[in-house]
Amino acid sequence: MNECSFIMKSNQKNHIMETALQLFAAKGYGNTSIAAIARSAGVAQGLMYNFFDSKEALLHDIMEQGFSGVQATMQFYTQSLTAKKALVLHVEATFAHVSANKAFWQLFHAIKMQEQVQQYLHTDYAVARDFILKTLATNFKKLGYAKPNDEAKLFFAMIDGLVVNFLMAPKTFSLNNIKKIIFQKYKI
Amino acid sequence: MNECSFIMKSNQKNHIMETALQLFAAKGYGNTSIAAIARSAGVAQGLMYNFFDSKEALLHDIMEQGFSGVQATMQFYTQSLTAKKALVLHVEATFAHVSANKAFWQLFHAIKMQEQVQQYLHTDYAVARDFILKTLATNFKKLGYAKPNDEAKLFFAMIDGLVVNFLMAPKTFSLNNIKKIIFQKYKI
Amino acid sequence: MNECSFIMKSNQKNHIMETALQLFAAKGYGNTSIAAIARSAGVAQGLMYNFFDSKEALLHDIMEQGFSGVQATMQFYTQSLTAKKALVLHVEATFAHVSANKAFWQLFHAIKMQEQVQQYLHTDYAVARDFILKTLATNFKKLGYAKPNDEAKLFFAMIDGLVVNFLMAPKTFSLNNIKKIIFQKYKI
Amino acid sequence: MNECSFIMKSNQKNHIMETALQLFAAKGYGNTSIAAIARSAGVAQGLMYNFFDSKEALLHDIMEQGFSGVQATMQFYTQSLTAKKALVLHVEATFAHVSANKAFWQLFHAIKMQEQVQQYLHTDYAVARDFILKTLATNFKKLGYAKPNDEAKLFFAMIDGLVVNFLMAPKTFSLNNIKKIIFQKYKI
DNA sequence: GATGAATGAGACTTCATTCAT
DNA sequence: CATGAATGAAGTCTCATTCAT
Repeated sequence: MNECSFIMKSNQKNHIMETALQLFAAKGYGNTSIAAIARSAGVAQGLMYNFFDSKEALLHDIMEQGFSGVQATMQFYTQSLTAKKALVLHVEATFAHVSANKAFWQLFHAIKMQEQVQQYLHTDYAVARDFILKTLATNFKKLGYAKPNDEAKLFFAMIDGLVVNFLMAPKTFSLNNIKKIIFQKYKI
Repeated sequence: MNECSFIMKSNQKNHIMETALQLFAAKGYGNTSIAAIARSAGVAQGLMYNFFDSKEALLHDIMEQGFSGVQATMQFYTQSLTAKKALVLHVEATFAHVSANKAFWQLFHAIKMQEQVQQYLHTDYAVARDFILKTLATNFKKLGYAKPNDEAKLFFAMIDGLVVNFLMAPKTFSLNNIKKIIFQKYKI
Repeated sequence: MNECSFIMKSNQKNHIMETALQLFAAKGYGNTSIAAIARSAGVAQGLMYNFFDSKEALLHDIMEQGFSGVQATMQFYTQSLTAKKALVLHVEATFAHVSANKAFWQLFHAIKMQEQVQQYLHTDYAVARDFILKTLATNFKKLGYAKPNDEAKLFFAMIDGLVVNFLMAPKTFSLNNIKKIIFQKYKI
Repeated sequence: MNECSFIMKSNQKNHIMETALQLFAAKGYGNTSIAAIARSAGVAQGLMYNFFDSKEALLHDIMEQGFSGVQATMQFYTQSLTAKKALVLHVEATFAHVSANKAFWQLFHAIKMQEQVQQYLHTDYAVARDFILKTLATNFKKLGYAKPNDEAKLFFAMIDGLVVNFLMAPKTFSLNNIKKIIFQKYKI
């Protein structure tokens, strides 16, 4: 902790958040104690409260950072593309992001249905979700689908379901194989 | 406890399970205390342990009962039907069951990703899941799909995703509208 | 419970006491619940309180009955004997009683040092103990020992210690072998 | 906690153990709650678990520390002594240790017959007991006794019984008086 | 007498959070 | 900034005891 104190200091918050994310994803938010996070991150328990007001705030920050990553990713495939390319890129980007951030998405899908946590969702997730749904609907409209809004919801839910099934058994659930079927089905 | 003591007596275990299910679904398993369940059910805390060995056993019983209901439902649409009819009925039955048992499915989808609880899933859910996947694959094969197994996985994940999206916002997410789109898309 | 209800009724209290004694001795008083005793005795939990005011009263009754047995035994060898014969008989009778009532003595020696339980001792045990000490002292006086009271205490403690060591490992601790050494040592 | 914070800090674990020992000895292990120990020691209940994993672990630590004291004492009188001196020193050292550590021995003799706790005994006590028995037997053999092993068992049990009788009534039971009788009896 | 469902106090333990150092 | 000892509320579970039947 001496040699790299400079790096540590500037990244300590991120280090703690990353550690916490791994533990939350692996053992669940409720089953992960502040003590365990501090131990795993190699810092004192009390230090946690210099960065985060509470355990809940830590979760909030993790989710916020995660969703900001999602939004950054989304900006690549939402600008000036054909509808088909946009849909393809949405699937590709989503699957790539999930594969690269399993812990984050595992945590998200584990807590997303808990009433108490819906505050985080309303702030960040809901925005992203609505944006995706609107974009999908626009593209389905361009492609001449009769009910673009419902098509968007279906498409979104399908991707959601695939992601969850993948996260529950990453070894046996091949997103790539299924991706092809989607593209065939939607002729994209 | 006087007026309805007769009904209470014979159904008290079910009454507690139902109460617990509602609370688990609304607030989450980890955020619902035995005290809260007992209070909400109108019984003493200690009595809970006359019916269930532990809080975890209570959850287990709830899940088991729920899955037995699912299995009972499944038997209607798996016997001697055309492939198309079977797929239609699978969707209809699933959506109907979810709509009629929102709390159960909310609880299930809230805990299904929690490592610690996967024992229940491996016992009951995995069996049901495998059965559904196999049935779906059989039907897709009959319909001439190139990769029936992947089609089954996609179909299953899609229904899963729809259910979850519905459960998160039952007021604004119409399963019926989307059901029609699915039927058109699969020509069933 | 029909055919032998008459016998049961008159002996039910004894049956419960015997069952409780076995459990108390085997698992400890504190680790034995009323529920366990009732189950093991084949009666309802509530019935226990028709015979005993409380768990503590049950223990009290068990100890009282046990000590009354001790007193009955003592009367055989305290009347009109030579000092030597009396000492021999005391040892023989004690060892015989312990061997025949292991559970009782195990329970007694397990709880005898607990402040809270000394009430039972003061009532029944203390009487028996004082009586034995006095008798032993009388006999040692007859035999010409210099300090008969201290000799009595030593003798009593020695027997006590032998009994406890025997109860802790009845298989490997032979009271008979050691009995002979005592007789030689005291020339009785 | 202000005036003696320095002393407290370094010895708090010992302070808690000492407090617990006193309460365990006086009221019994089962009748002493963690809350009572914490209150009596002047610390918060939760702090107990910073030092001891459980109530049982606390008992274990107390017993272990006690036995380490016993072993330290034993080493004084087991090295290169005549048989007579060794026996005398064994008695003297035992009585001295018991007189100086009444609470520890009271606790030990209170729990030694409880099946559930025999794990501690098998680890530490059984070793000490076997060592003492072997040493005693060796000494009795040197002194020409016919059955040194049984003599050792008898001697050990006698000392045991005396200790227990002393602990049950330290005011009226004089170990010193009886010690002399033992020495005369064994001509040591 | 007999039952066993029901009670509620109290036990052990965990853990988010604070604070003196 | 950093530490980690200390706190205390809250959770799960046990069990002696009561009472309606």
